[in-house]
Amino acid sequence: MVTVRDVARAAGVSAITVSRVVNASGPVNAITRERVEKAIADLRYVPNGMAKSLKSRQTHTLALVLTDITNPFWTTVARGVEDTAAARGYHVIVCNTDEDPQKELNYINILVQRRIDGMILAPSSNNTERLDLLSRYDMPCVLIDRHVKGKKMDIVRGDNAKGGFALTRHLIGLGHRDIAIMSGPVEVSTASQRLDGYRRALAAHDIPIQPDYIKYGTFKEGSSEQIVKELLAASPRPTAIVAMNNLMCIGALRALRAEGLRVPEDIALVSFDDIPQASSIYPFLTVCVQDAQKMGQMATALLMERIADKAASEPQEIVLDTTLIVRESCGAQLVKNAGIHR
Amino acid sequence: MVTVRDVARAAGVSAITVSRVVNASGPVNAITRERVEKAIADLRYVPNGMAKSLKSRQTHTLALVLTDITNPFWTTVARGVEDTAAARGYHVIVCNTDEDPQKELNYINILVQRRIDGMILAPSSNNTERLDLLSRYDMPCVLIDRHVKGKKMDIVRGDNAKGGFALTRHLIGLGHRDIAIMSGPVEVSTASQRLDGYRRALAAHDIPIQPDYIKYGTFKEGSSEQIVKELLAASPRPTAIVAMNNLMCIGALRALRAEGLRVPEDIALVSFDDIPQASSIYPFLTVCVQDAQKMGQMATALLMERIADKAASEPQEIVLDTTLIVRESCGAQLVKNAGIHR
DNA sequence: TTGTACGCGTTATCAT
DNA sequence: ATGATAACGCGTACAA
Repeated sequence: MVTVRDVARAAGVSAITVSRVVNASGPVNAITRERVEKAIADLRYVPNGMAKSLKSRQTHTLALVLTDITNPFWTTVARGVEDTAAARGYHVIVCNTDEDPQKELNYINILVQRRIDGMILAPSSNNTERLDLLSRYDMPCVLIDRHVKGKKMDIVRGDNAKGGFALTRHLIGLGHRDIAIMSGPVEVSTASQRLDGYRRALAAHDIPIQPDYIKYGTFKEGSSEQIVKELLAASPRPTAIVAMNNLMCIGALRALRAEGLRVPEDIALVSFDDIPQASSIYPFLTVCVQDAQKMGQMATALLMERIADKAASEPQEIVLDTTLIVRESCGAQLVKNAGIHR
Repeated sequence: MVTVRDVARAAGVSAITVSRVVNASGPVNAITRERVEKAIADLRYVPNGMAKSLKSRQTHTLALVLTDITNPFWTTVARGVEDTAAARGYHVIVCNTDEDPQKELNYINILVQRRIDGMILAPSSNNTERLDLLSRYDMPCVLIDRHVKGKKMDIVRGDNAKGGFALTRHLIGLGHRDIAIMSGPVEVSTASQRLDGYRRALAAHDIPIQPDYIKYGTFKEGSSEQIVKELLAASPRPTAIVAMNNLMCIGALRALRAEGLRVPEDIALVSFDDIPQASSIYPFLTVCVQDAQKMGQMATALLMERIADKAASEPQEIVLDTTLIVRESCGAQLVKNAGIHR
């Protein structure tokens, strides 16, 4: 491994002069510079980032800790983060927690050891211990998508309540009154906010809330099967289901089909978050979407601000709007049919 | 920032003793250990990974350099890589090149500076300069999905030729003879191997090869529109199209619809690589799939072998099988209909 | 079982 | 414009 000193020796200068040439961090005589540059080229010197980081206390590395790298929502977020970070010379370590607080904790511990410059975190639990660790180590952290209960922190998230409201109201507008909901884990803020929206929409239309219609899943495809079974057993049977996440929606669609029910002829189904490639070729389900890429970009931008200026100003909460996409082509009128079924 | 020395002072021992406690790297008296552990807890000491790396010359970091983080194929690969790496205590930096050799070069340069332990690379060009850089710096590298022309290197890839053959033969079996192909960039081995499979399938059935039927795109959705236009203008008009990648297939589907053609009633369409979520709810297109997650896992496992044992043994080529998924539900018989159209 | 001295590769400080 | 020295935080080699 060739070091600054090797280059310095070859060029007949001191190490610091080489450093100045490499980083343009000080005045260097043109002739000296040339000699140094030649030595660098000859020896194929590549500066050692670790040593630099040790000295500068900057790793130019961010971490994105997310809960499901399989979900198109998160991969789109990741793309937004990577783009923004790369544009500013930062690298992104992607960590997948699978909604497992233990995995998340492990990651955070190692990331702190690594002295990454900051992290974007989708928390998988409301436990605050690990976050205290972050602040103790002065590691900037921006939450994404989800709050941690009782912790005031920087966060970029979607307008979940509004989205839950919009989806539910859409169904109500189509004539549905027996509307069930597949929510996510109770302790996840995203799930509860969306659920709130659902509740408020029903209340706004004087539709009583049926506890039987409210189910909690895991935000994964697999959790839908059982829920669908339970919902279909409820009486009266719901005529519509609001899936609070894209994967659960896919799971529900499959489960409903397995039960012999057609969507939307026999039962209506709408979802929070889209399935990009799917709806591109099969524009079918009405969905409430968030701009995931923008969410990633904004979280990264905010994080970089915090990194640049650690002076503790007020934690910021950025709420991105959600958009209801009513699939006119086949969705809307078909869903209307479903309304007739009740 | 609290260091080993701070802990040492607090515990009344020397720095190295603390190090031994932390890393279990040497004998420590039980009582001493307890004192040290207490000091560590009191001071909330977290070892500095950078300093450790500088000394040990190991960063426990891998990079995954891929060409399109938007493509479900690559995100699935990423998941395989992340899982495998995490299980062995490694982190993964994900780098997205967008098929841009310049971006790729930038990444590689910075990754070398960072002294990552190894990388998994989907090369975006056949230029060998950057790869020479890697070997000069003794950085283990496993190619994934694609070769670099004229470079013998470790690689994990799918059986592209077989897949291209299978897709084409499938169409021939359905009665098609005027079969067009949307391939990827000429210089990308994946594209040319799949194209070879196509050619061989036609040859095996004595179907002459029509240069008009062979088009090159960018492996992205956007490139399909123009190609579809050109293909539809060919005479005789093809009755079937083989898309050599999932995104191009989606693009083609949309473009065909825009032209007023139904798939598969008016024209058949098959694809290399699946669109997981889409086909889960809309099992429609016949596709040739690779096990992307396994590809990521195997590439990572191979890379770790190389990292552990840098003794230069023969470069290894691992070829994963591909599977043709004929969508019976609606695909097969409908595609048969398409055959009648010719 | 514990400690001392030094080096990993870089750069900041201060001096010339 | 250039350089000597020290320090970043840790672990190895060697001693005790």
